[in-house]
Amino acid sequence: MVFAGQGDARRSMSLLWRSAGGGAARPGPKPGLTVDAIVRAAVAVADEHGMAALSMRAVGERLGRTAMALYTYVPNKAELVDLMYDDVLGELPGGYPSDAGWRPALASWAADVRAFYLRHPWVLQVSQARPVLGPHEFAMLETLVRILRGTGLDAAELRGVVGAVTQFVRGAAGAVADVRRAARETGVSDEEWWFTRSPLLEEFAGGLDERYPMAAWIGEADPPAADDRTPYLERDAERTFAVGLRVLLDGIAASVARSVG
Amino acid sequence: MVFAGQGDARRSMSLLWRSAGGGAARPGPKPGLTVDAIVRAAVAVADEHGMAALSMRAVGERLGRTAMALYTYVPNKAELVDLMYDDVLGELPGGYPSDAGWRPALASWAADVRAFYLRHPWVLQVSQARPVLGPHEFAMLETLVRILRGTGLDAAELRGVVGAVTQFVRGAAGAVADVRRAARETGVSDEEWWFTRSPLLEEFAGGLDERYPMAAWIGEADPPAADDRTPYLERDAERTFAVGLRVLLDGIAASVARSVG
DNA sequence: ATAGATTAGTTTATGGCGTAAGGAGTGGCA
DNA sequence: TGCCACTCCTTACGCCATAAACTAATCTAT
Repeated sequence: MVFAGQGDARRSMSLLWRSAGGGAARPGPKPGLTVDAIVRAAVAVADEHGMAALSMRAVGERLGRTAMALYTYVPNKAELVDLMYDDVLGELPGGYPSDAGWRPALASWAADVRAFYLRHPWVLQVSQARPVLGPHEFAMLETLVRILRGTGLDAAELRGVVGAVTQFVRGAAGAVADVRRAARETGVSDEEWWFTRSPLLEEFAGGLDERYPMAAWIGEADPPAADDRTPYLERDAERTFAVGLRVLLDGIAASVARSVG
Repeated sequence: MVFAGQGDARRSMSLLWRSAGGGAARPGPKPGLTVDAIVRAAVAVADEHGMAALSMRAVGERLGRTAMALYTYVPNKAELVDLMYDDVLGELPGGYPSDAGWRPALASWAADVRAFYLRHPWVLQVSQARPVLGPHEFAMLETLVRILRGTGLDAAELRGVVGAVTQFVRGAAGAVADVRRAARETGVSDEEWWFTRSPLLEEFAGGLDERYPMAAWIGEADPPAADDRTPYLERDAERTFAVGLRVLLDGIAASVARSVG
C-alpha cells in the first residue's frame, strides 16, 4: 500500500490538476522530460512488472535518466503514484444509459471497472484511505452516483451503497489480481503449487475431512467443466464476482423496495 | 502485500502444523528461542507499529537477538508472516448458535471478524492469493460454512456466497484500517488533512459542484451528529459496513428465496 | 559581451531492508 | 578427547528512497 506524501499539499494539487503555469520562458537548461512522460513511463513499468517493481530507478531508466532526475518534476514517489492513479482512472467510461433502470447500468459499470482493475492491477495497491482528489477520481464517483440515483434512495443511504459497491468491485478484482500476481512473482502456477501442497497437507494434517467437514464439503463442490482451462483459484475469484454481484444487486433492490413500501 | 516463500513446502507445512519432532536431545547449544516466541514477538511488533515496521531486525531486537538469529527457526520473512497469520486467526471464536437461523449468526460472525481485523490490521495485508493452509485458516472457513449451511443453498452457490461474505468483511475492515494507518503513518489527522486540502481544491479545481453535481450532492449528505467524534473518513467506512452488511444479508436471503421457490 | 541567477540532471552518500556467507562458541555422543 | 551438529554473531551484497553537493546549460540584466 502506498500513501501520498502530505509534504506540500499545494504542489500536489497543482500537479493533479495540471495548472499550466509553464508559459513564461525560464532560465536554465531546457527540461528534457515532462510530468506526463514520467507518469506514462511509471504506469508502463507498473503495468508490465507490477507495483513491487515500480522504483524510481526503474522509471528513470525507462526514460534514459537516473532516478534522481525525476525529483525535478515530481516531489517523491508517493506523489508519483497518486498521479499515476488519477491519470489511469481517466480510462474509465462515463455515460451509462439509464433507459433500462439502474440494475443493468450498475452491472455493466461493475464489469467495466473490474476489467479496468485487471488491466492495471497495481491500482488496487494504492491506498484508498484518503482520496487523491484528482479530476478522474471525481469523475468515477460522479458516474457511479449518477447510476445509483436511479434507485431513488436518499443521499445518506446511497452513500453506504456507493461504499459497498465500490468496495465489492475492488475486492473481487483484487482477489483475481492477487492470484495472478502470486503466480508471476513466485514463478509457480496454481496447479504446480497445489500439486506440491496437497500431499503435504495430508501428511502433516491428516484427517482434515473429519476435522473440518464443512470446509471439506464445500471444497469438493462444483468441479470445473472439462474444457475450462482457468486456473482454479482464479475460477473461485470469478465465481465470487458473479455471485457477489447478483447478491449485491438483489440487496440494493431490497433496500429500494423497503424505501418505497 | 506479502507472499509465502515457496522454497521448501515441506518445512513450511511442518511449521504451520507444528509437528513436534523436537523430542530427541540434540548436540549444540540449547536453543534460546522457539518458533512460538518469535511468532508472538512478530505479532506484537505488527500490532504495535504496523506491517511496514515488521522487519527481521525489529523482531530480533524485541527478543534481544540479531535479525539473523531468527533464520535458525524460520526460513524467511514470508514464512514468518504466514505463521503469524495462522497463529492470530486462532483468536476467532468458533460456535455460533443456529437457533435463530443463519441471519443473526452471520451478522455476529461478520462483526467478530471485523473486530478481529481491526485488532490486527496487518492481517489484511497478508495476501489471500494462495491459502496458508494452516489449522486456524481451516477453522475459520469451517465456522463460516457451518453458519451458511443454514441457508440450504447448494454447495456451488454457497461457494460464491462464502467468497462474497469473506471479501466484504475484509474490504470493510480494510477501509477502516487504511484510514487509521494513514493517520498514524503520516502523523496527520483526517481533520487536519481535509483542512489543508479543502481550500486548495477550490483554488485549483474551482467549480467542482458544477462539474460533478452528483458527487457534490452525495458528498453533502448526512452530516454527523453533534456528539459524534468519529473522524469523518472513518465514519464513512463504518456506514459502508452497516449498509453493506444489510445489503449482503438481503441479497443472500433473495438467493435463498429463489432456490426454495 | 559578459556576469549572475536559475534550472536540469548527475554523482555521491545515508540509512533502511532481506538474507547469503562464514566464523565463534556450545554441548551431546563416539 | 575430539568430533560435529547446532545457535548465534559479524560482515557483506544489492536493493530501496532520497538528501546534498556539484556540473553544465540557458535565461536576464548589465
